[in-house]
Amino acid sequence: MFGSRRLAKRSIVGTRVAAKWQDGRYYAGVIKGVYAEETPFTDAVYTILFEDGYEKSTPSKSIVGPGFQPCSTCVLKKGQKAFLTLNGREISGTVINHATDMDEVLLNVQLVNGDEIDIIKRIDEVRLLKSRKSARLQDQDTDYSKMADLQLTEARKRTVSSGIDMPSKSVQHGYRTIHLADDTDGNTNGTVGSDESSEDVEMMDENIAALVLTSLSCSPQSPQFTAQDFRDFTRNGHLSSSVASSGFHSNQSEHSDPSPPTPSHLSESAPATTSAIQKKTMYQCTWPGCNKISATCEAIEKHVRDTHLGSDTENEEDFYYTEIEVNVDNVTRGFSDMCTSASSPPATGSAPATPSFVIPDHDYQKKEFRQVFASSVPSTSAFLGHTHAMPIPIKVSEIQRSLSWQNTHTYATSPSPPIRISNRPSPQERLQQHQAQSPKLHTGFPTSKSLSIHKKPRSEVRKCRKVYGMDNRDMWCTQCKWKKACTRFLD
DNA sequence: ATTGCCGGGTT
DNA sequence: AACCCGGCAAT
Repeated sequence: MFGSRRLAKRSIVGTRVAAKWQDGRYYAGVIKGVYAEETPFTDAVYTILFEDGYEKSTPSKSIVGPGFQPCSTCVLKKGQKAFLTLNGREISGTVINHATDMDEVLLNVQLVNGDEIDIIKRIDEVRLLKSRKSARLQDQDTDYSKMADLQLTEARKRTVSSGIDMPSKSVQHGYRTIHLADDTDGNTNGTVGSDESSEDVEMMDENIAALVLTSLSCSPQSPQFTAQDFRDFTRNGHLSSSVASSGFHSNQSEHSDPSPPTPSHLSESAPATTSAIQKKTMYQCTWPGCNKISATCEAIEKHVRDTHLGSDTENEEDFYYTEIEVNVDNVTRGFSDMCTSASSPPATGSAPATPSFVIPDHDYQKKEFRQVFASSVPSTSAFLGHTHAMPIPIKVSEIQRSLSWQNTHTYATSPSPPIRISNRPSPQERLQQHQAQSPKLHTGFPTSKSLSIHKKPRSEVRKCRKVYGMDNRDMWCTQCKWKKACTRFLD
């Protein structure tokens, strides 16, 4: 059942799963221990510690999660709590009906704005466990308020109006059924109920429609919705105030009978407001010769990763894009162009309007860039010229320190954001060489490292040791140095 | 044999 | 924590 390599050594204990309770519904919990080993005749039985503290021994076939049953094989009972991705953000819902013959799960979900709607989903679009973020996003969602504050402190022409509802969803007030065929998240791989692996995707990059959708209805809770996005939208004005969302859980009533375990759910309530601002922050690729602009940092990261770096460079794409601010007008007009110009610079003309402020990133996930950058720091902004972009690194926490020797860029001290000329390290080249053979696995969004189940074949894996070689051990990420799981080339 | 990295040390 | 490393599993 645990077909993955190395699982032998990995304890299954602690695995997040959803386990069937006696009411026939699945509830989130973790494997606490092996209650009975698997035999040729019987399934293994595990002790599940449910999130509310209940424990129960459960046969593996009643467990959904990584290494266990896929959610797609489940028959969901009415009242089952489930999670799904809607317009790029995860929301929780309650199963109203599961028509297995038609592969339709009818769920009642609550939108950010509080509206309840019914949605039909395929079973493989539904998860029984709340997704987790990828590690790099993990520490970001904690602090929206802070970031919002920061926005305010930044105090720009952003008049946050008080009460314009989100246009799209406000149309949907009430209680109705919609069939959301596309989810834009491509969440289709079978490991439902596991974690972020299927979630961790950009989805808005390539088309404006998605952008609009998102700006209308997203809130920074989904795994895809990063802090950047939040800023993005705050600034943009589509989404401004309290996005009080429980990254974890504050459980609450469902409209079904509550059963023994009271698992956690999302509770979401975030009246979104709109303001009449025409500024919009976009993200522009700073790779030499490329000026692609995307609406979200996810998107631009994906672009950088896919186009310039390689499919699985986890961190380094951060340094190849920059935040720019544009007029919304311009955005909508010229956006389609920008989105598709992956490599042809838009040149001077269609450039968005004056970029202005920039927000420093708060402690981002730790990265290992000292050596990478030490090896080359050209620092020019020549290729940025056309867009009037004020190039800044989006994520600089670590680098700021390690690159302080580099005087070609200047850091403003707080509260001003660090502004710096982008530099263009060259290890990419080597990276590119090294990964030339690694096909992109963009099929199922294999972003997560948490699921050891679908790892790349070893031949495709890039690790510091492989990339930099034994003699450049000092260029390895710390984890590699310590013989721990590589953090630079997550797979 | 080499590589990735878990698990469990020590500082 | 940060760091180190024996040893297992995959290749």
